[in-house]
Amino acid sequence: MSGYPLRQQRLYDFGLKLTNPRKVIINLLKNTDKHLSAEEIYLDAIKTNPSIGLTTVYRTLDLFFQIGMVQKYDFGDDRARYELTDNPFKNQHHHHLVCVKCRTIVDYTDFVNEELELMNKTEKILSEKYQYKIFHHTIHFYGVCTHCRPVQ
Amino acid sequence: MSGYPLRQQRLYDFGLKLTNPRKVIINLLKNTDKHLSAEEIYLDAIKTNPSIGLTTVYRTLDLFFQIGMVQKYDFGDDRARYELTDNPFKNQHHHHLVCVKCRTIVDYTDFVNEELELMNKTEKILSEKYQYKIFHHTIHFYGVCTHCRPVQ
DNA sequence: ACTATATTGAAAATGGTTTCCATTATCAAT
DNA sequence: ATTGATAATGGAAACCATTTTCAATATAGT
Repeated sequence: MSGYPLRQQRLYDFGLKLTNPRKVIINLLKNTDKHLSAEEIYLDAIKTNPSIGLTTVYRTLDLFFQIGMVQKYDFGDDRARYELTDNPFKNQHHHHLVCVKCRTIVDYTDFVNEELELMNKTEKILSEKYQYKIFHHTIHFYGVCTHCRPVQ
Repeated sequence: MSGYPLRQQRLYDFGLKLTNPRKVIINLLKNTDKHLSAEEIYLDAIKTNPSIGLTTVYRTLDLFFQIGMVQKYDFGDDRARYELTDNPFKNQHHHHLVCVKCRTIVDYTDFVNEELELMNKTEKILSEKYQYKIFHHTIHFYGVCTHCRPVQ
């Protein structure tokens, strides 16, 4: 029993200090179901603490990514997007469906168990065959949503 | 019967002109099994025609991507990488296994039929459920290769 | 509170990609 | 083959997400 919330404990476990910018960014990620970019996170963060700099946001996100606390994605719009690894707002395991026009991202969970099973099997074989230590995979579907395709 | 090679025909079909930089870039992509970046393509292209500019390489690759002739990927190393959609050097359908240290990319085809079947099924359901017109998907595995992990 | 040390913020640098624009090449019509 | 309308090109400069630099500040164990 440390008395610390889970995510703050995680910082301690890695010998990291619990600073205000880190708290602010954790809280903000905890309360969104979106895939925010560094700039979006920065603009949200300064509402809570106007002195937070964009540099710190980048550094903090990278740090969280390094310790596995956030996932970092590229959905093809020239900026990284982040989501908390264990987000109470989301289903634990999901993959992504991206509208290449409006950049809306749907977290889908359909067939996710089946997918996961196949991914695990594939991961095992690939690890052995190519001698890779695999730690992560992504599945992205790209398309155009109804809203961006009004006719038909 | 047009008399043109397939890929050149494709340019005509889209009302595009067959210029030297485009020919050079097509040929070079046809003869590699790698996932080249724009700069790598540029450095290769100027061996054939030194007057080709980097700008044109970017424009040409984007054009080819728009008409579906090349695939454009982000493997997390801060630059886009390209491969010909139908490359005689490669298995038609494959997915990617990326070493996050040395950035080697393995095209794997293991379980690709099983994967494809599941992807098609998933794609169908997602299309209907979320009303997306899906045209593309990616599966990336990320890990570290033996070479980058010498001990054990 | 004090101190060693990690962290921060602002400004400048970086680097892949895009834009601008004057020049040049392509190709359909002659 | 030549012409002319138009698309494509190349170089320089701009763009913009991200990183680096460095002096100032905050954190956490004592």
